[in-house]
Amino acid sequence: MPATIKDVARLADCSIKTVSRVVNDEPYVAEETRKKVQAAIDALGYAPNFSARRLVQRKAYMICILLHEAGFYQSAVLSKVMDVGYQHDYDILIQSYFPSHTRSKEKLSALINERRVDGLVITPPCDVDPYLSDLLTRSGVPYVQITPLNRTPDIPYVTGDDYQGAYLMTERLIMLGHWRIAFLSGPRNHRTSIDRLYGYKAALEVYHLPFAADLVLESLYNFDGGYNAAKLAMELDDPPTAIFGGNDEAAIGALYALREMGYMVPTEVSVCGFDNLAQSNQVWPGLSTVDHPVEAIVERATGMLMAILAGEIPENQQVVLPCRLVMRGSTGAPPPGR
Amino acid sequence: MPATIKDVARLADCSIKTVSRVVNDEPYVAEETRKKVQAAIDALGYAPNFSARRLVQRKAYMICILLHEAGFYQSAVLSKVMDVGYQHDYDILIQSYFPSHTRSKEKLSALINERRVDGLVITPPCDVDPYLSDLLTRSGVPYVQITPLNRTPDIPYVTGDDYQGAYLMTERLIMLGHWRIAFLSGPRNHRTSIDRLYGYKAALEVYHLPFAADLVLESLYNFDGGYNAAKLAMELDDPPTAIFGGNDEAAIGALYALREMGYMVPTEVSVCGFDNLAQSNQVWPGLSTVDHPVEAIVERATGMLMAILAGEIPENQQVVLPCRLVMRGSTGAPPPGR
DNA sequence: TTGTATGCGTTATCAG
DNA sequence: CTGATAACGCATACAA
Repeated sequence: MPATIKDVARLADCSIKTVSRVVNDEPYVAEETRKKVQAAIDALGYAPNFSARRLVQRKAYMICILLHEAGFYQSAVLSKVMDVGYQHDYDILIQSYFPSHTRSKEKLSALINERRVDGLVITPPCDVDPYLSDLLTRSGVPYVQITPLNRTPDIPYVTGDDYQGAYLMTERLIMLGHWRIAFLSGPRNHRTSIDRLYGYKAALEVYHLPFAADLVLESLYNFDGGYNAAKLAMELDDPPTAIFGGNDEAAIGALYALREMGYMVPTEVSVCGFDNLAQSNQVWPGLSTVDHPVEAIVERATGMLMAILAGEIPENQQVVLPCRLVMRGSTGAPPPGR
Repeated sequence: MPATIKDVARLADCSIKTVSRVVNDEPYVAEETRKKVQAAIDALGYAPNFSARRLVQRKAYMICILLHEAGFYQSAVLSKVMDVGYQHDYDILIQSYFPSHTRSKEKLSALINERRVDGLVITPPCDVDPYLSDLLTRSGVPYVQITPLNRTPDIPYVTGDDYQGAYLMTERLIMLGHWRIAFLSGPRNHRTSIDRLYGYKAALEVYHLPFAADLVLESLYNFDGGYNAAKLAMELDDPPTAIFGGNDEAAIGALYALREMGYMVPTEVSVCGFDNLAQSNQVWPGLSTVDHPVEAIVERATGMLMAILAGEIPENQQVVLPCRLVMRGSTGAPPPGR
């Protein structure tokens, strides 16, 4: 049985309140008393019971990070979230959430209603679930979205500048000499996906290149989708000289498809992606991509959540961070004849 | 202010004990009373305060999963842990742990001493840190290791059969006609790494192939290590016709290096790995590998922890699960001349 | 079948 | 500076 505050008080011959003061570094305690108490604490190996503290302070000292499934992106998010949890005195609870999964809903609403967490960080694609946002706003728990698929006024979020990133990359491809550039798109009802598509379109327009609808292919933003889309693209009458994957996973699928079809990258076809996942650098010949600053996003988002939990009201609750190009071996000039 | 058990009792016109009975599905409560209480609960939107319950029951209802860093492997682990956590009524806390990092140690010992978690799941390479194991055993918190780098008697763990997996793969390579097989090894002081090396050696021996020390190269079990090791291997006077990466990351690095050097895989050189990470299937031409059953391991381990927490004593606390081959495009017969 | 009283280990109040 | 005492919200013997 671990020692309690009473045991310490008895040993140090003082009241429990005094012990409490020492433990919490409160002022108004004589240096001598403090030493005496500290000695008792050490002797007994005392550590405060967190549940008791939580109860009386009506705080869980815990934030929840909501994940849909474990993937490459999620793992990047997690590594940073853990870092941030260190710095503040919050523990981090992970919870999976699958929309339209009854048990999942129950679990989450229990989590919130039973006040087991003080706030949440929402990762995509959880933000698009209406049940969830309803639950969240109704309960009044503070939360911040990371890279939301859709943005909502009044809801704090931190994300990357999808439009700008896609514009930059498209522009770069154009500079390299490409004018038939395929774009592997994601879900049409997601802001993130739409923004990237618009960035692509905008660059074409600025450089007076025609927009061809058949060069925009649905990829679902995953490996298989990118694989299939790339195959379709190359079977067009006038195939593209460059394939811009709306995200890295799709681009890596495209790379695989091209390899399978016997195309050389980048000499025959250029490929690039978006996100800068760790694996994009481990796939031959190195995927050129747009760096989506996950780490910075997570850091900013959790920081914002902490601030809100501390009662502050951040002046800017809707943050969009710039993206930057990361050019590697998968892009180059189009073949001479084109 | 959320409703408490008292509010419900008042509204339902009964004692708090009766409410408690209804909430916890205890017997001995008249059907009529139950309905009345349930109605009050719904009306008030009552949910029990978890901190209070934790305090009085002296249980945290929480398990901690300890990670060193977030990667592909970790994210697979997490996803399964979340699944299992669902089924039992435990919340899952993630905590990063970096050996020899003071703050990290403090954080973790506070977590344990303040009884914020009932048990832990330890992932590699955390298990090799002496401070950690000391802390753990001294505090008496139950824990289970996943794929420990080193095994310790009396400490519950679940892992894959590294020796058997490596044996199987080496045997397969031999069957394909290879006899100069390089092995990319990992840290020499880790059981997992040693077992894989031994499995490789054993297969060579059984099939009467000479063991060549220069074909065992240190890879650190990561991409860069595999990359460098593969380059060294191919610069040998008598280069290998197959490279067996001790894990997938190293194998993927090797694949990249070979590609860079202009070797064709698998026609000139075969490559295979160990782990069956998700990305091993996304890299051209598909990495042949040994499936390390992460999901099953995690499921078994978490289940074991739950059982221990429930007071049971699993008869078998040291579980080794079999591995199986997953052959893909990166392996084939050696070139005719060899 | 139901209710009462007590305690879990803290922090917070307010008087010394 | 210090300490007695009251919450916090729930579970749990023990009665009724």
